[in-house]
Amino acid sequence: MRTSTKVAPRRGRPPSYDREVALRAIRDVFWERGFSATSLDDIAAAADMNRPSLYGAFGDKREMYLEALRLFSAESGREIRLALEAPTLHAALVAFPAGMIDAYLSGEAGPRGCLVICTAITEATVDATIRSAVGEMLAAIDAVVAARIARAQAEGERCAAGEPKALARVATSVLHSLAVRARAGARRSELVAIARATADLIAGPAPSRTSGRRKG
Amino acid sequence: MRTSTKVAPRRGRPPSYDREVALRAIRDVFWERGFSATSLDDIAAAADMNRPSLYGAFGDKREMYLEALRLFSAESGREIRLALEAPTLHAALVAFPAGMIDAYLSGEAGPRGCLVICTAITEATVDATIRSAVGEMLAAIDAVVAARIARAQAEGERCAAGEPKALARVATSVLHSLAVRARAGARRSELVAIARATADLIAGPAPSRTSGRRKG
DNA sequence: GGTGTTTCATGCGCACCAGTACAAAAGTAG
DNA sequence: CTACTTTTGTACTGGTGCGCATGAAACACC
Repeated sequence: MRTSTKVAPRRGRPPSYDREVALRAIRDVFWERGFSATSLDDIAAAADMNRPSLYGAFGDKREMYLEALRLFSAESGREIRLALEAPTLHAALVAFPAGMIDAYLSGEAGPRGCLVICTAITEATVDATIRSAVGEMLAAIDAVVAARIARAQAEGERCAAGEPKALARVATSVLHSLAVRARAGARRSELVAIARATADLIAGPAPSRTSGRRKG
Repeated sequence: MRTSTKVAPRRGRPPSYDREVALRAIRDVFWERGFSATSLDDIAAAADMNRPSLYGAFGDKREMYLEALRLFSAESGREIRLALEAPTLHAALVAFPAGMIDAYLSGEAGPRGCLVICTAITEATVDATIRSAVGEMLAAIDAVVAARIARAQAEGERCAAGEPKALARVATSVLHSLAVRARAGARRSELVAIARATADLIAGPAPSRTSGRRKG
């Protein structure tokens, strides 16, 4: 509090791991295999830590998973909010899935989809904490998209009629499906096309395209 | 072939289980807990069979799961095709999610979502057979919905502009999300509202509603 | 250099898990 | 009633899981 908490010369042996780096590695293993199919040996190997260090740093397997979920959610949320700042509603509705599609298709051993939708949802029936965490994460995205749509409507941008909340949930629903489809092996072009079709439905057809037929 | 295969008086001790009933029970356990978190003891208890009988009837755990997937997919497909026969496109687009929402919210210990989307997708990164099975099941639904939309467009029903395939994928994408949201704890009213908003976007606003404003 | 503190590495213990062997049970065929 | 066939129930085995105990190692403080 009073003195500088700057370098904080810890007392004992310094940890050989970087907690943040390790957490990312842990997130990646869970992302790849899901919660139940991931063993502590898998985690230890991925994080390059031994089990006692893992327990000291993160707690048990379930706590590791919850923290990985929070990391994923925080980073995804940042990216989505950024993409939604696109100038037009249509651009925003294309950009925010586009950013996530990159993540959904990433992975050394093939596309992984979304950590929340493709792995946490499986545990949601059994684990109430995970279930409510998933619910809150989905609701958070719903909210920011709804806000963007409400702004577009308020500013007179081209936008389908209807409550922003309902329209936003259609947009985020499609995002959820992109995660599922990516993990099931869909090609990028298909994912992009679906996102685009959704943007067309909500914000009107794309402004600067040769196929830009105004609907009659 | 030649003689009646009717009663087929089997030779040894008759099985004490009904294979179809057991398969449904097995499907339900997998549906509840997912593949990896379900043990053979869980399955044996649910099916009221002992392990040797399970292996004799279904093979190993993975084959049981694949057969449960096929059962789920076949029954869901039947229900979806039936719902799509509704007279108007809008009614069809509301009815086909409505039928699935009932299934997604079913379950003794809370809503379970969709067996394919909420449990099989988790294994898709590791198991190529499951991954391709999921892909085919999603594609099958995409196809029937696309056919329904194409028919509507051909018959001059009110429908958004765009390729039927693309519009259908938006509709099925929302269905996927309904499964996810249900398992995450969303209320029925929310799911229904999302399905309705999607139908409004694709097939125009509901025919008999006061809020029927066309977009400008 | 000695002392205290924190982390590391190995390995243990108990439980669970998937799949199977084996003998008893419950039928049919003669 | 006897021989044969198929299923059932129990128990076993090899393997794996998670979480932790224990001693060695690496640092700060004096």
